[in-house]
Amino acid sequence: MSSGNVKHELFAQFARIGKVLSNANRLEFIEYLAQGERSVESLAQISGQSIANTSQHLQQLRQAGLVTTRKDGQRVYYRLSGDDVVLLLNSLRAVAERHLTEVNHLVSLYLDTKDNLEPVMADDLLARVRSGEVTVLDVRPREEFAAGHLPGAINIPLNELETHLGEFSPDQVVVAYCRGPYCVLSYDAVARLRQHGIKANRLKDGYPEWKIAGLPVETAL
Amino acid sequence: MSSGNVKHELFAQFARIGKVLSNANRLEFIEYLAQGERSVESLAQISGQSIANTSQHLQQLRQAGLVTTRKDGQRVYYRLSGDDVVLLLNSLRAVAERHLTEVNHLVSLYLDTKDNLEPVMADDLLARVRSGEVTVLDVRPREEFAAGHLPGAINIPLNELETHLGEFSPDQVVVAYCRGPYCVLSYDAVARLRQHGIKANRLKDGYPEWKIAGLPVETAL
DNA sequence: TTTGTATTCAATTGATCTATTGAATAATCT
DNA sequence: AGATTATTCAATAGATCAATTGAATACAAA
Repeated sequence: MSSGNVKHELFAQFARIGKVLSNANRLEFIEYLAQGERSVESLAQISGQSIANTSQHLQQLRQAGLVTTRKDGQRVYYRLSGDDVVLLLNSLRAVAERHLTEVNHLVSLYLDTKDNLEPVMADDLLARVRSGEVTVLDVRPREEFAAGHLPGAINIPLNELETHLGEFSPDQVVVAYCRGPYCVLSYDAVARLRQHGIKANRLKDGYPEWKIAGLPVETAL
Repeated sequence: MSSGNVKHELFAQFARIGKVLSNANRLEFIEYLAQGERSVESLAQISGQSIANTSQHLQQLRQAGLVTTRKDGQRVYYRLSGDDVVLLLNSLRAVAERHLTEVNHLVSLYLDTKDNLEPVMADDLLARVRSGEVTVLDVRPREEFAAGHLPGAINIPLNELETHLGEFSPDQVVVAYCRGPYCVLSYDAVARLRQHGIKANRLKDGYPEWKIAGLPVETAL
């Protein structure tokens, strides 16, 4: 094999990974899978895609080596093949954030409101959690919370937050988190909590980043 | 704007970056640009692509924010817009590598030969360079060497290596490097040097990684 | 075995991407 | 000014991709 061919073949292989990252739906699947493993049906439901479509995207992810499968009974469960996939997605985000003004525009338009711009850092939070200063709020769906969450966190899925607002007191300091640095759930949660006079902030990153950093996590039995 | 729309729009922006990484030629351009800025013509020449094609790919890279341009006279020079682009490419490589070794043995066989080449780590090399133990060999084209190289390195482009073999003594220890962790130039160089009885090893990463790590570099006047 | 469920496969349509070609623009040189 | 060079634009054909639909497979429960 000539050197030129090897080089081209290598870049072609790298490009295959890039191709798999070139579709918004697939990136969304990756973010869901970063929370924990999921069945095809479950992914189809949460993403709003058809089953067949979901299956095809997942197979592309598998062929590129980003996910692996496990069969249990009649279900097929997909999961990320390694932490490096989360790191890759975050690297993609970092470049997008820095260079695509549209991203910053979107974020600032809908999400940031400047006050929110003081996200809590992970190691900072850990100390405050241990001293009981703050309430950690996980606004992801129950399924994802069960698969793993921050120690001591309480789980109120975003769409149920309104009915639980009475349970917070104005003295409490709440730190909300969800799936990742750009996950919209925690932005919404912080906004609603503040509307009701509750001191709330966002954790800068989400559960996958916390876990990859080697910080302690809890899982439901 | 609804929360779902924002989310989808954000992923669509991230996917734009992915799309730009989905073509082998563009990845190759990124690797060339990681060595230093280059004109369109120069990139077309080294990549073997047509000028028009090169220009179009570069514009896609620019629209995605991965590169910026500088006009000097009648030439347009392209350069990477930041170190995070190199980190992104390396993150892509890392994921691909894990999968490649499982799937594509042809490529991994040619490159790996891990037992033979056992690459030298960057910080390891720095100490040995300073004590004069090793000769550092840069096998990239002169153009890229001039744009920046490891301190004290000598430049012999790979295709000229044969004619300079006599200048190495069997006592010398040579560490060769080129454009990055998967750059084939240094693999070939080490193989040829060893064929002639010269002790040679590969630097694990290439010049861009060295530079990003904050290690010292030299540039030609 | 029959029935039902979860997932995958196959075929289709419309859209997008790549590479090529030749012309258009812009800056430099004579 | 006219000619030359470097780069970009525009139009094209062939290839690939996304989403839809309906059928096929594999497993489990009745």
